[in-house]
Amino acid sequence: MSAAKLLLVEDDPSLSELLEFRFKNEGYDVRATSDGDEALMLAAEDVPDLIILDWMIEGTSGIEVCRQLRRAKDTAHVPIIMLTAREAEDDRIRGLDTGADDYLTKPFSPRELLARVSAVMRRVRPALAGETIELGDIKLDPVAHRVERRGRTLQLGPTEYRLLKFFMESPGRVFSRGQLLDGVWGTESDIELRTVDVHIRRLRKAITVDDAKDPIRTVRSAGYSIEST
Amino acid sequence: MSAAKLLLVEDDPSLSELLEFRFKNEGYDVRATSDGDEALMLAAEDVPDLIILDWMIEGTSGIEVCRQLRRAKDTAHVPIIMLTAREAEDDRIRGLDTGADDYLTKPFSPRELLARVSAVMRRVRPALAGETIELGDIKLDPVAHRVERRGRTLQLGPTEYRLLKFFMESPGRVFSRGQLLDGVWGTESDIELRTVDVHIRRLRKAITVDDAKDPIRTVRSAGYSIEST
DNA sequence: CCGGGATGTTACAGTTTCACGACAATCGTC
DNA sequence: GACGATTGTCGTGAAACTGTAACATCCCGG
Repeated sequence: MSAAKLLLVEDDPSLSELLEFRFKNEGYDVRATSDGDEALMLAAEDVPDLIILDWMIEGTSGIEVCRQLRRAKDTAHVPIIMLTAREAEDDRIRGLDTGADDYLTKPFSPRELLARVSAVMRRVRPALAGETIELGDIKLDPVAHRVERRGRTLQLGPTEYRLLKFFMESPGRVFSRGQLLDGVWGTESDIELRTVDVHIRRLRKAITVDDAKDPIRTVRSAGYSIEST
Repeated sequence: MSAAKLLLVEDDPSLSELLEFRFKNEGYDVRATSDGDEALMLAAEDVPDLIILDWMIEGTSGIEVCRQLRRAKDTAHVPIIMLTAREAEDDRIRGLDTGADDYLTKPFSPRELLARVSAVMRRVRPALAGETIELGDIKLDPVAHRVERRGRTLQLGPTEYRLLKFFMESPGRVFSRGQLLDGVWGTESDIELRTVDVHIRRLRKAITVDDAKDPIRTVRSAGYSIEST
C-alpha cells in the first residue's frame, strides 16, 4: 500500500496535530510544518501529491508560498487546498487567483477536509490512491515503481514508465501526441510531436512478453490509447 | 483529435494558467489569451465550442467582446460563460443581455467552473462532453475513439469516424453536401461536393454488419442524414 | 417508355501517417 | 573522466487514407 504524500502547512499546533493524526489514520503519508519557507524546501526535496496550505503562517505568507510553488517546475501542478479564515472574502479571491485548487473556510470539520482531499486525489491521480493498477495481464505498482507482466518484471526506462502509467490511469482513453507531451513530459517541454512515436515504440518493445498481444492502440490521426480490457 | 475546443479569455496570468491546466487535464483543447482583440481574432480563425470570458480584460472590454462575438456569423451561437467580479449585479444583467449563456461570480472554485462547462457541453454537443452517443444499434465512444455495432468494433478511417460522429450528433437532421464539408472537413477546405458521396459510400460500407439495415438516408437533391430510430 | 439530372460505385494516383532503425547528444554513475 | 543507459531527431519505406474522374445506376416528370 502506499500512500499518497501530503504536505500540511499549518501553524496552529493543535489543529496541525489533529489533522496529521487523522490523515495518517487514513493511510496518507503526511509531512507537516508551520513555516512557509520550510514548506517550500520540503516540497522541493520530495514533491508531494497534494498540499494543504493555511493562509496565515509564519515565514513566507501563504499566498507567497502558493505563488512560488506554482512557479517551480516540479510543483507547478501539485493541487493545493487553501485554508482561510472565515469571512476573508478577499483572501479567497486572491487564493484562487494565485492558483489554489480549492479552499476551505475555517472553521471546518476535519471530515470535510478529508472528503475534499480524497476527491482531489481521485481526480488528479486515480492511481495514486497508492494502489497498484492492473490492466489485463499488466500490473503497475506506483510505489515500488515496478511493472510486471505475466509474473515477469518488465525493464522500463524512466520515460517509458511514466508513459505507461499515464496510459494506465485512463484506460481506453485516446490521447493526442500533444496531450501526451503535456501529461508525461510536462507543459513546458519543447519537443517534437513525432518524438512521441518513438517512445511509444520503445514502450511497446519493452512490454513485449512471449506472444502477448500489444495493448497499445494506434488511432490514426488521433493519437494512442491503452486497451481497457 | 476530436476534443472540444475552449477559448479562455482571462487576464490574470496565474488564474488563466491554472484553468488552462485543469481543462487540458479534462481533455479539452484549450487556447488562452488575456486580450480582448486577440480573443476575437482567435475565435474568428478557429471557431471554438465554448468561450470563457472574463469581464475585466485588456483591450476591448468583456462586454464588447461578447457583443462582437454575437454579431459575427460564425460565433453567433457559441456558448459563452462570463466571469464577473463579485456583487456586480449590473454586470450580470448586462452580460446576459449581451448574449452570455451563463455567468460565474468570483471567487469561484475551479471545480465549479468545470461543472458548468461540462453542463454546457452536454447540452450543446453531447459527444464533446465525452459522453457516448447511442443510436439504434450503433454506439460511439468519443473518448475511446471507438465505434461499436452489435457488439462488434467497427473499423473506421479518420474521415469516416468524423462523418459518423457529425451525423450522430444530430440524428434525423438532413445535411447538404456543403454543410457536411463545413462541419466535417472544416470551413477552409476546398473540396468537390461530389467527394462527399464517396465518403458516404465508404462510411456505409464500414458500418455494415451482418444484415443490419443502412442507417444513412439519402435525401434526393438535399443531402444525407442518419436515421434517428 | 424516355430523357436528364442526381446518386452509387469503382479505380487510381497522390498524399499523409506511422513503424522502424540509426545516430548523436545528454545524463547518471562509478 | 569513462562507460553504459537514456533521450530527442531524422530519414526511409510500407500501409492507410484521400480526392477526383469516369462510368453505372437510379429516380422522376413528361
